[in-house]
Amino acid sequence: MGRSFQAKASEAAPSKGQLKGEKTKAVIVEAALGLATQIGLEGLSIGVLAEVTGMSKSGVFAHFGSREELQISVVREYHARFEAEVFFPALDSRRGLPRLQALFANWMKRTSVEIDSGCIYISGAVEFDDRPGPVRDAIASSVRTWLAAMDRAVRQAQDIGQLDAHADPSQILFEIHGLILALHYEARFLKSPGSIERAVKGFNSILERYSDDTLELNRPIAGKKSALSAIK
Amino acid sequence: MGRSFQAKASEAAPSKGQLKGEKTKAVIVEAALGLATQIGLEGLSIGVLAEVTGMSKSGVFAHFGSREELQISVVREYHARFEAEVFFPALDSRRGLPRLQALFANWMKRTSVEIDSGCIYISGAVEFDDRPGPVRDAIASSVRTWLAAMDRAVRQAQDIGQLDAHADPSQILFEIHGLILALHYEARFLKSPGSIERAVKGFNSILERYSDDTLELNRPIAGKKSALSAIK
DNA sequence: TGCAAAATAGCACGGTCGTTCTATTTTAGG
DNA sequence: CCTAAAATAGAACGACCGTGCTATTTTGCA
Repeated sequence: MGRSFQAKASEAAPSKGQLKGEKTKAVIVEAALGLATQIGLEGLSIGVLAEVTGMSKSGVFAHFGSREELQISVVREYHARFEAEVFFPALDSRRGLPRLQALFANWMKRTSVEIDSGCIYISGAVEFDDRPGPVRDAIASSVRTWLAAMDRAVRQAQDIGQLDAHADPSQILFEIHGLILALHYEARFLKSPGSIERAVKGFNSILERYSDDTLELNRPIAGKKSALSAIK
Repeated sequence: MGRSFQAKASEAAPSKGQLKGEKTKAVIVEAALGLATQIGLEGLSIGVLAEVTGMSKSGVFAHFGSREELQISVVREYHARFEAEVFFPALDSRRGLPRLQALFANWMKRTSVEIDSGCIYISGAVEFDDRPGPVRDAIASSVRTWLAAMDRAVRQAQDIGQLDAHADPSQILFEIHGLILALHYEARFLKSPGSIERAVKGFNSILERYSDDTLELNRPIAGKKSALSAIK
């Protein structure tokens, strides 16, 4: 199913078998994604979507067959964009710590810098907490794929000796995930200034705490902070 | 307005001027709270609420005058319970670190241990991200009150010398908040086991990292972890 | 016990929702 | 160009929503 987040070339044929319907469907999904990031997947309505796209309700509906299928399409589209904006660019950075830092920085940017664009992985998790079904499955699958990518980066950093090999990657991931969620909460809901800086600082603290002390470069020197390079 | 989270006696007169209407209103709000923690404040519907309480729609409606007022009542009730279950019990612990630890432990328990009872402060933040109005204000006010209580505990720990006085309390709070949010996300949505342990571990790491190194008790000894007491 | 006031019920309204069915228009390929 | 297929529109449905209005029932107090 919808895995990816593995470095391989694009899948969709770019220009050929693109029937008219496919194109308008893409337009609808694009509009739906914009709506969903603001008011949530549950807030999506076919009527509003028809209004926005200038189509009829049934015209919109016909492309999906059900509201649920529309929501799933939106999740898939979000997955693709997340991949394109967060994951792929980070592959330009070297394996290990630099890539982990790039992943986090891109993730952070995606989560908060675009003010009006919330994160479906966060709002969706809340909306579908207690609601089983294919939409929930789609979100969970995407999120797990992404977390697995982060996990890979952590383990590579451990293999190279940039992070303590005895540390539990799940623990590191949990704490990093928490920073992103706090950023989303405090910046987007509470509108507290300085959230981004706090997230960055927290991330650097984590790297420092889990730095491999057996490497001389990383060994702290008499009260000084370790020599790990910080973001920015 | 709805501040509190200050240690003072209860406010509501316990038994006297309780007209019949007040009692049934309490019943309705109780049911609404149960619904809201599961499907969110936006998912609340007067019709369902009437069905659950065995009343008529208009009977339920009359107690609030609007759906919005109902939602606000639910937020207020949640605030009161949060206070009673998380804040007040922690006042039995000594000021400073012990109280901070108690606050976190209670918070954690409230957030995840009761499986079917989600956190309105979290789901509400997502639902009212981009939706101004009195409901959003009520949630934000409650959350800020709670975070202020946590902030007080951190500062007290700093004053006593249990936490580094040079550390930024907002930073400490941000990281702690992140742990709770990650716990909620991973336990409640992803259903990953071990989330509670990870949250506890992360919390202890934070305390350790911000422990006051000028105190001999807290100074780390040659590779050993610091002597800070851990939760549990 | 009687009576005003409070609490609740019943009903209807306008609105939006997802969905279905049937027509009409538009597209793409031989 | 013609035509089958694909895409879109239009109207209607049953259901649920919040809310207002008007009875009716229940409560609490003199």
